[in-house]
Amino acid sequence: MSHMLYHRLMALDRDQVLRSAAALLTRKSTATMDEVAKAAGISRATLHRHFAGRDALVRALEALGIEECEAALEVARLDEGPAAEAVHRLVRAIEPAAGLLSFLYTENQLFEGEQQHQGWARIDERLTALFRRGQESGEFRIDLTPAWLTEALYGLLASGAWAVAEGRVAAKDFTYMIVELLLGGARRTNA
Amino acid sequence: MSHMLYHRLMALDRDQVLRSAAALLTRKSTATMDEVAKAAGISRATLHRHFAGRDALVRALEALGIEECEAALEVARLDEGPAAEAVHRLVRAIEPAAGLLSFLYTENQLFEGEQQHQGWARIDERLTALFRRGQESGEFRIDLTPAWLTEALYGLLASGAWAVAEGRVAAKDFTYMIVELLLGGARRTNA
DNA sequence: AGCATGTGAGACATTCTTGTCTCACTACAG
DNA sequence: CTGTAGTGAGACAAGAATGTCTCACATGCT
Repeated sequence: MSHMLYHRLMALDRDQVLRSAAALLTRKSTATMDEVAKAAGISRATLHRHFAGRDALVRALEALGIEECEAALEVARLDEGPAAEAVHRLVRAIEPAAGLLSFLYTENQLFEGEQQHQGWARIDERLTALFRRGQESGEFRIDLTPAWLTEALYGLLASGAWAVAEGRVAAKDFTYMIVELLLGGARRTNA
Repeated sequence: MSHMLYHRLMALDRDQVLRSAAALLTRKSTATMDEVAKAAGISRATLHRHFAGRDALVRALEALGIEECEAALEVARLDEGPAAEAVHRLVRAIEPAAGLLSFLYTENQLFEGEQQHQGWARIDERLTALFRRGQESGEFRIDLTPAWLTEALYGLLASGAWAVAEGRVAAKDFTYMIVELLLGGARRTNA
């Protein structure tokens, strides 16, 4: 196996392992390296060849989550059109990654002392900018701060993913439920 | 020390230990028994005399959370007046327990195989009943299911508690932010 | 004083997870 | 065929957390 080919295949393997690890840890956040390996269909030794340890695995998952978030931000074109529609596009684009996001959202609470990944700060900034844009254009109310709306979006994505996984809401309603609640709220508008 | 007095003091101690454990685990969900004991100002041995093990401690915290939730449900008088105001009273009453709720909300994901505490089912039922009542009275929209509204409330309580702990929103705005977002949403009403 | 109770400190074995290493096996390229 | 690379299985030690136990000390009652 040539040098080039080796690296290409390893990268593929690594990504697939990462995906299955994400899927498993989304359901059981305390899964051991052995369980992660078995879920990926490889041995613990091979898992360790891909990721130096559990820490490295979580870091890689974090990088994957940031990557998918930023990809979703690109797809959603947050700067174009009404902010409400941009939020809708965003949630739709981010839905596949919601489970992983949910895992990372709770996992981040463990990185207490250490600084959190710079990528999250950039994503936060782009989200708050979106909500701020909505406020300045008159679409969104100004008494709910952009920072809170961002945090609430994370929370709703997490509970949405959890509710879908538990079967309490249909997967096809995920985006609708979140966007409608975040933007419109539960109160019936008499319009 | 008499028999009666013994039990009374133990109960007091136990409750205080439980409170401090809740406060600690809310911030660091992976704290060890040793850390929990130190945070409570007692030794690990004494902690073990109160709670047979970490499992028993978490169970006791779960019972405490259920207890405080049901107390909040009573205080909020969910059956009286407009459903929207009942939601407001509920969030205000449940605010002190939001941190503990947040901890239990994520911890529950670990009780995968086992059945969850029956108390949560009762609380869920009362919350969905509240949202259903709001729908039937015409206050709430009918396209967001009561089950989802209940789940979303949990999620918003969790992110609210987290955002306050991180200093991203002011503690005094906790109830307002959650209630306004849950009921009114981010979109500005042109009324 | 004498006694009982609760506590803190620490030792100890146990269990679980992790990280490292070795060895045999398979697939594939030359 | 032969060597090389990757893998799986398993052994192994190290570390952390838990659960249990003992012992000395303090407190308060009789």
